[in-house]
Order: sequence, then C-alpha cells, then structure tokens
Amino acid sequence: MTTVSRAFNEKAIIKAETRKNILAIADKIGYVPNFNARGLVTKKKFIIGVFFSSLHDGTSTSFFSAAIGSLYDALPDNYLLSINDIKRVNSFEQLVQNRVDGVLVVSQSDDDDEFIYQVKSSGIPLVVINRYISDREICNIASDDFAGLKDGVDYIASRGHKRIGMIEGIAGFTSSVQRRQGFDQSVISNNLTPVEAAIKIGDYSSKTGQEKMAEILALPKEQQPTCVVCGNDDTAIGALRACYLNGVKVPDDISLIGFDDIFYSSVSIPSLTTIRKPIGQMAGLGIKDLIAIINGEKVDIANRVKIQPQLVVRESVAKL
Amino acid sequence: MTTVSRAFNEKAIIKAETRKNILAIADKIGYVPNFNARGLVTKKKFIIGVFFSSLHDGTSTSFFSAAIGSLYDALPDNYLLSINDIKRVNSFEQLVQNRVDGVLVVSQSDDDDEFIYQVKSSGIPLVVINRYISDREICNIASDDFAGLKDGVDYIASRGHKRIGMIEGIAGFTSSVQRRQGFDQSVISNNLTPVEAAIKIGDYSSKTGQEKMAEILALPKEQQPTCVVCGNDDTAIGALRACYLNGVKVPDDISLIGFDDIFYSSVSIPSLTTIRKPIGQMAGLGIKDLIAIINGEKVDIANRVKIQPQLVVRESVAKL
DNA sequence: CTGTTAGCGCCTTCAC
DNA sequence: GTGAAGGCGCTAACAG
Repeated sequence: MTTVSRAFNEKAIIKAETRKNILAIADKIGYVPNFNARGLVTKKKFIIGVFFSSLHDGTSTSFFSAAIGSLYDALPDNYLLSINDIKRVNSFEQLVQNRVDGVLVVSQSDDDDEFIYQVKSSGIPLVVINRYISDREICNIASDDFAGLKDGVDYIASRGHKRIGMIEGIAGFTSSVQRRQGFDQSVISNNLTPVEAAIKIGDYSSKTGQEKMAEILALPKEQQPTCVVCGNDDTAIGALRACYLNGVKVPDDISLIGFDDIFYSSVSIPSLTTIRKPIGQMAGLGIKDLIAIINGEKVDIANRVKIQPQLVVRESVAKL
Repeated sequence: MTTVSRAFNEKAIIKAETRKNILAIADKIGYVPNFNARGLVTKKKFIIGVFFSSLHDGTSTSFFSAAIGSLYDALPDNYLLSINDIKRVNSFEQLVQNRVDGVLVVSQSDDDDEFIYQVKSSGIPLVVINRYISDREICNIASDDFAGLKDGVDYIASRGHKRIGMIEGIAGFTSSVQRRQGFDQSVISNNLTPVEAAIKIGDYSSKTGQEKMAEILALPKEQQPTCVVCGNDDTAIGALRACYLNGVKVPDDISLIGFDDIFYSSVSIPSLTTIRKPIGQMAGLGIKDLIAIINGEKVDIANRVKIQPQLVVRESVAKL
C-alpha cells in the first residue's frame, strides 16, 4: 500500500523499476489516487482559488477570458482552478480557508483590499496580480501602467498632436491614478497642451466612454483636442461610437487611443491604437509564484514585479 | 461529534434547538466541516466540472464570460466550479472521474462527442448545453438556432430585402447546419433570392468574416446581395470591417445581421442587429438539472429543452 | 528500498 | 433525539 503511494508521489524514494511496474498496473486497472483521502492526510486541496473583483461588471470579458486562459497554461496538472467573484464570497471559511491551497487575486480596485487582508491574515498563500499593492509582504505582480500610458502619449506627441484630452478610468482605482500620472508626465516632457474641458472622469465602461466623448465633441470646434486618450479600450470603443453618431471621423477629424488591447480593439472601426496590458504574463507568473509559495519554496515576495505594457499601433491616431 | 455532524447536514434528524446551539458555537470558534473528510465518506467532491470546447479559439470571449456568470448564479453554495478545456483533458480519470461530482459540457462542436460519451459511459452525472444532442439518454439544453435564424431572415424580408447572402459558421457544426436551415426555410417562405455567389463558408471568426465579406463586395455591383446574414456576431464584426475598408456604408449600401448578441455588437459601428442566444438561461437550467441528477432526483432527461433565441433590432439592417 | 501501523475528520450504522 | 464504534483511502513515522 505504501509502496503504491510512493509510486504516485514524485519525490518519494522508490526503485525506478518498482514504480514503473506499479504505474503500469494502475493504468491497466484504472486506479487513480483519491484526492479526498490524500488531502485529508496532507491537508491539501489541490485547488487554487482565483478571485476577480467582479465577474459581472467592471471586468471586461476579453480580460477575463485572457486571464483564465493563461492561468491554465501555467497551472500544474492535478490542480484545479476555482474561479470566483470577491463580491460573492459569503463565507470566507467555507469558500476559501477550507477549500483552496492558495489564492490568486486578480484585483482591479481598492475595494478588494479587505478581502486581500483577510486572506493574508489567515495565512493562506496569496498572490495579487493586476494592481499595485504597496504592502511588501504580499507577492504582487502588476503592469507598469504609468510607463504604458506615458509611451502612448509620447507616441501621440510624435504624430504631431498638441492639444489632448482624456477620459479617465474609475476614480480611485490604482490603475486610473497611474495612467493619469503617465499622461501628465508625457504632457510635461513633450510640452503638450492638456485641454481642461476635455479631461473627463469615466468608469472604464463603453457607455460612459460614449457619453463623455459626446460632451467633448459638443465643445466649440476651436476648443476641442486633436486626440483623446481613453482609460481603457472599452472606453475608447464607446468614444468611437460617439464620434460615429456625431458624424465625426476617426482619425481624420479626431484621434483616439485606448489601453488594454482587448480583442475587439483589433476589429473596431477604425481599429484602435492602444497599449497592450500583459495580462497573460501576469497571470502566468502569478500562478508560478503561488505554487512555489504553496510548496514552501523561497519566493522573493518583496520584489515588486512590474511588467511593461507595449504600444500597439493601429489606425486610430492620425499623423498631423 | 455525531450531533455536530448532524447539525451541519440539512436533512439529518436533530432537535432544532440543539442545531441552533451547535451552529452558534461553530460560528464563534470558526469551525467549518472539512470537505476532504466529508467527501472521503460520502464520495462527493462538491465540485462541478464545466468543460468548454475550447478556451482559446472558437469560444467568443463574451460567450465565455456570460456562461460563467450565469453558472455561478445557479450554483448552490458550497459547490465549486472547475472550468476546463475539453482539448486539454489529459487524464480523464484524474481530471474528471476522480475530482468532480458532475460534468456540464458547453459544447460547440461534434468534436466534443468523444468526451461526452466518455463521461456518459463512466456514469458521471452529465448535462450538455449549447448544442443539440440527439441521444435521448443525455440531458440536453440547447437554443433553437433554426427558429432564431428564421426569425432574423423573416425580419430582413419585412424590411424589404430580396437578394440575400450568408457567411456560414464552421462546416459541420450543428449550429451552422441549423442556422443554415433556418435561412433556407425563411428564404422559401418569404420568396427571397439567395445569391449563390454570396453564400460563403466561414468559421465563426472575425478574420474569416472580414475575408469572406471582402469577396462578396468584390462581386459586380448588380450581383451583390442587399443584406448578408452572418453565422455569428464575430463574423459580422469582421464583415463590418471589410465594408469599412472598402468604403461601403452599413446599412446604407449593404445590410448585415449577426447571431449571439455578444457585448460588442451593441457598441460596434453601426451597432449590430442580431439574434440573442440565451446562453445565460441555458447555463442556469443546465446547472439546476445537473445538481438534481447528482442528488438523485428525477429529471426528465429525454425532454430535449430548446430555448428560443430573440431578435434584437439595432442599426445594421436598412429599410429598403 | 519496502512493509507495518496509526490516524487525518467526517458520516453511517447501531445502540440507547 | 443523542452518543459510541467503525471505517472511508491515503500518507507519515517507524522498523526492517
């Protein structure tokens, strides 16, 4: 019995031949170790909990799918992924403490902090991706949105734009703040003119993007910016639609740039110049770190990983 | 010990007051039953396996997110969802037999049949949604794509269109066949003219939608259809882009209709008239049936549930 | 390197 | 209505 157990446990000491024989027989009779029994002894569940800020709103569908795809690519065999919604965690003990070996938070908002600290203080292995966490005791992998947006606006400047506007993300979100700072930084270094009346607070949704863009287009012609920076692609897609409804041509009459590089930004009309957020990389590295922590390996948690986003040039920014 | 166990099991016989007391104490000391131990005895895993045809290609991201959202809405507490990719099931025993209480297949293609029958023959509770399965021993919930497409083409006819084309879905997929039949049916009953040279085989992707639409637009003006029916919204979004690149205005110069009602069809330029596929309903009913089967309740498996899709009128079909 | 023993935490008998 | 005993299938500790 023990020998069979050892045959199925990688690190166990067992003669190679014995293992081979056992595995062969197991395969023949269709034997597979029982996870419940194994877990009862080892206190493991072989399940990773993945928690999104929200499965319903806020999370762009492309973002969600891309994240899950990459998560699976990096996940060891025999681990299961339990996808969850932070807002729907009724019983922390029941859903988290007692059912998963580790937690990966795909965080989009400060609102998640309560949950994150609950996990942290309960001692469950934890990795937070997608949003910068200042607490250096939490393993964190984020994208450098500041640099990303700065690159984007630098590109706009290089195309000859001077007067620019912006439709920001949700007020208070780390990503919104960082993107705005990248915007400001590039405005300064390129000596651009931010158009006050064309800088709006949005909420990362297409609907609001459309509304805010309509407001910008309603400004007197001479007060309008030549390019509007959108907090994300969903916002830009809404903005695109506002232009369409107002008979304004993109990029001929006004230029637009997004952030994220969701799938539909490549097929929108016109296709969207944007900044690609490395969601796949973040997810992959996140899982790898989390598994390492679970296995008790040393991970340099204090090392704030920042992955560089990448400018994707398509059709929505005109050369002036 | 036994009494505590009973307190946590709904159907157990126990004095209401005793249960209340136990639950209160459990709550205070943070006790939660251990799932592994419980499962070891009851042979349950409290995990539902959800299997998609493919997490990577083929599955529209909106479709995927919508399905998962609805799945969770219908899932009993204390159940976990394990989202998987049929193509990535390496070890059936390890990933399925030994880890989940039931399987929900969100099927998009005949290719899934092998997996579906493997589940069926292993006796694991099974529900297949999203694609029609003729085997009446399998619980099946699908949408009536035939009726959906017929409604769509009827609508087109009511707008005065006569000459129509089509970019079909992936050859061989049940959904492609049914949609095509709905198309044919409406063509006959409305006495429309299907334009042979404008009926193309696509693959449900935007890329191919764009290519095929470009071919249609390359036809001599007088041979072109006034409306093209697209196999799904992704195809239509690609087609929209082909029109844009060729300077053809939708719906002024040519009309387009999609299928699915993915999120981006509401913000595309122009927004897409389409047929809403009831993915949420299918997922919800599917989980409900699956749980019932798991719990040994009687479910009328032979009853082929067909949910009606719904026409969503937006901007892409002109009135002639 | 392999086998023996004990026990993980719960639920299911069966007594009371 | 409640409690005592046994065992689910596995792995850890120990002996050989």
